[in-house]
Amino acid sequence: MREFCLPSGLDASALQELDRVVTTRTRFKKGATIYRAGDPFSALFAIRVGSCKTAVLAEDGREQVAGYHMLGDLVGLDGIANERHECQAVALEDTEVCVIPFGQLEDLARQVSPLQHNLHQFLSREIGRDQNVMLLLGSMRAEERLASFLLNLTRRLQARGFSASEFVLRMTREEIGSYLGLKLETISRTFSRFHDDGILEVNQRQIRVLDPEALQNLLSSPC
Amino acid sequence: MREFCLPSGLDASALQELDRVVTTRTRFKKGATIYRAGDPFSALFAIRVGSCKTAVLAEDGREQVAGYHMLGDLVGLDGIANERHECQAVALEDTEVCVIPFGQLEDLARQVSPLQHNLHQFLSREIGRDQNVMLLLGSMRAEERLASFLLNLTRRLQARGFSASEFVLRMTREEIGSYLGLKLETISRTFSRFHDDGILEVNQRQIRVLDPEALQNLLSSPC
DNA sequence: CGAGGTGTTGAGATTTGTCAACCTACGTGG
DNA sequence: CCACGTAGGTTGACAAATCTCAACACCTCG
Repeated sequence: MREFCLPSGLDASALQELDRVVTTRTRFKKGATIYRAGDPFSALFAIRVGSCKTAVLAEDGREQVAGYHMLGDLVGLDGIANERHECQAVALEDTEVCVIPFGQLEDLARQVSPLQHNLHQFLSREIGRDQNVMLLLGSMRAEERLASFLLNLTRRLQARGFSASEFVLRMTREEIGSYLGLKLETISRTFSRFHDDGILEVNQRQIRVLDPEALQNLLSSPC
Repeated sequence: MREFCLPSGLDASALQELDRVVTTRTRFKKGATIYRAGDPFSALFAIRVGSCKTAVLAEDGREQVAGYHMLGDLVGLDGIANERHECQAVALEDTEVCVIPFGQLEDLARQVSPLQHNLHQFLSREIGRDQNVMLLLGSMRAEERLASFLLNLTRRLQARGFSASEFVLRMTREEIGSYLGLKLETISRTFSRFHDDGILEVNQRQIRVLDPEALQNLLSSPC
């Protein structure tokens, strides 16, 4: 777990100092809110167990899922800018997070150069991820979006030592739809089509990827 | 200009040190590439004059405009994560940037706490901006997207001391369409509709906002 | 065991995309 | 300095994708 997280590449004494900063862990039940939009920002949260979604709210109240975060991910990064959270984070299952007080993290990052760089990489990686979601939302059709989502998921699960071919979705069709800019019916239909095409085995949220290459082909072909 | 940029809130000696790091300025002609996807990352670019777009490329070559940056904006932030640029940046008009070598910036940020915090805020603000684009792409219809884009533009121009009601678009209809996840014809039609509704005066890229409230209403009403 | 949340599927409506024709403005070169 | 070529912009008609509404099935949790 550590190699994914902020401590990666730190020496023993730096690790010890980081442990002094990260003293609290918090548990959230499935469905519990980790933070709300507008909450004062004071800390980042590193996911130790479980997963969560982040969502931005439109002026008219519509919710747009903006991220799906799992083990080792850092959430709350968008709160730094204005000292308050711009989106909300909700646990998708029973979840445990490390609370990382941001002021103290900045202090420590000034002393520990690798930690500083890790933090910058996390922030930058989040920007890159968001840009890929923009690409998805701005230029892909429904099948491509879902294929891209599933492939991204399998890669991240694999990187964490889980099976890439069999997993349980933690989001409802509606949440996946929101994330992908589609309606839940479209998600459901697209799952069914992938099933009919022999690409997936779909049983509710239990997914088995039978033909990952077919998913990949949906993305790389010009249409 | 300085108050928008990294130096905001720095004392005289820190400013001097920053000036020692930021020694090069580069000019780009309209249409010139500032960096390409895949280029090794070594520096951030702060826009001093002009504007640029950033764009991510899909596996099949499609281009998705992911950002529209102007005076005071920092571009290249997505390159930190993997030491190479994940997107490309192209000047939309004759543009001048400060080149900020990132390694040196990190060094200085460890010594100058306000600079460190400014950098974090820039990174975080970019994340927030991207999330708002996701909201736009994922849940708004064409009119709402263009209204949101125009309002965002007017706010940013105003913050920089330019007129909020009259400005020149630096992007083609096609680029705006890519940014908003729509085709150029849809952008053109939506401009025409806003024109017919008395919300805008549109002459090619010359825009005059006649009724900003109407634009705002397009966003805040539930449908 | 029942209820409510979640998921599937169908039919028809709506939005946006596609293709095509045409117009306009701008810059380049004569 | 003007003319022309070309990139960019507008508009129309039609096609395609996705959404909407509705009915129903399923599954999980108390």
